[in-house]
Amino acid sequence: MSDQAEITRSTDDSKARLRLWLRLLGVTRKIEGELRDRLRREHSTTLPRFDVMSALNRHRDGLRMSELSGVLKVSNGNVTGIVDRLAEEGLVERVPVPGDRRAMMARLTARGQEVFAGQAAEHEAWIDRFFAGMGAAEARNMAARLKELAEALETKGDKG
Amino acid sequence: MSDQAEITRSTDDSKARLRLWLRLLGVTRKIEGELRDRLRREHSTTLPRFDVMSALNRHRDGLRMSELSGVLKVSNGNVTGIVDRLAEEGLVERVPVPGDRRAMMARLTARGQEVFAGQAAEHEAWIDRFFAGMGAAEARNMAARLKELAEALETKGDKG
DNA sequence: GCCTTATGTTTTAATCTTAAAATATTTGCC
DNA sequence: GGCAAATATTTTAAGATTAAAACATAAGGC
Repeated sequence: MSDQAEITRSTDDSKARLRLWLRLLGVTRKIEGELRDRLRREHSTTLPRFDVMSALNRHRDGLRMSELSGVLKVSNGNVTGIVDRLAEEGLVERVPVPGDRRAMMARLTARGQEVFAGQAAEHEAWIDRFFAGMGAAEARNMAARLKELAEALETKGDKG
Repeated sequence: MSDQAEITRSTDDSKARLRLWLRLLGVTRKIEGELRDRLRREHSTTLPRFDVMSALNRHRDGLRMSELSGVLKVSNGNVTGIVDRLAEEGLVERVPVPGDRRAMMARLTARGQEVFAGQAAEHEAWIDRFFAGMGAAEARNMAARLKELAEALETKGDKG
């Protein structure tokens, strides 16, 4: 392959990757928009609130505030506000961490678990429907490739 | 296949699709976070501002405010504020649309084009690096599947 | 020409989001 | 024990985001 051909190929690959990223972003925004609309209309809640409750539902013993922000990939200060509002409504409670008075665990209340269960069932059905055109094998395959990508991104985080 | 087996398979498929969605969301957030950090540190700008300028860069004649919000999949009011700030800095200008005094076109100024060119070159290099572990054929394949998904979501938008 | 309805944008109020500063506590060193 | 550095959270200020209301103009019926 000539030097020129190498450069050409490389540029084309770069364009292909950029297009993939734009497509990833577009699909994600579209689905997030749909979910937001439906959560608002049918459950009077928001996507960030649902995300927080979902994370806490997967961790029944609760999560520290910093773990919560890590899982959701949002800032620390961000979850403070969302948990504040969920706590005001009695869906989430803050529990002190024994042995570390700086830290707080957030966890779902009994009522929070009930409310979330109703939202989650519908959420799963919506997602199933959005991805209905994609076979299960295809979905598993794409998820596996994205997982590889996520892992590569993690290890690259050091320097970039 | 027994009814029970069908139900089991169907539930597993549903879980696979949900996992794909969570993976899609996770990867997208991770990359967005990286881009935000780099745009802030190296170009003193934000991801929403970059997105607006990028859309305007692809449409040199400008875009109506509503077209801009449609392309970016954000609300109308949202782009008003971002364009306001970009216009204050002389990177974007609002141009009246002949024949429709309600509408406004937003477009990059000459300086906006220069500033964006510098940001875009780096942005493309970052993306290329994030996706480096993925071959070009694989990237094209995934982009094609996501495009199908996006089209299915569009046509479903009617009722959902 | 009017009047209703539709369309394009901005404004408003509330929530979300971030980065950075502030606060509180813990840990390690001496 | 005391003090510096590290860690966990909240607060703050600015920007981003949405849905809904307000505003301005356009289009179509009569």
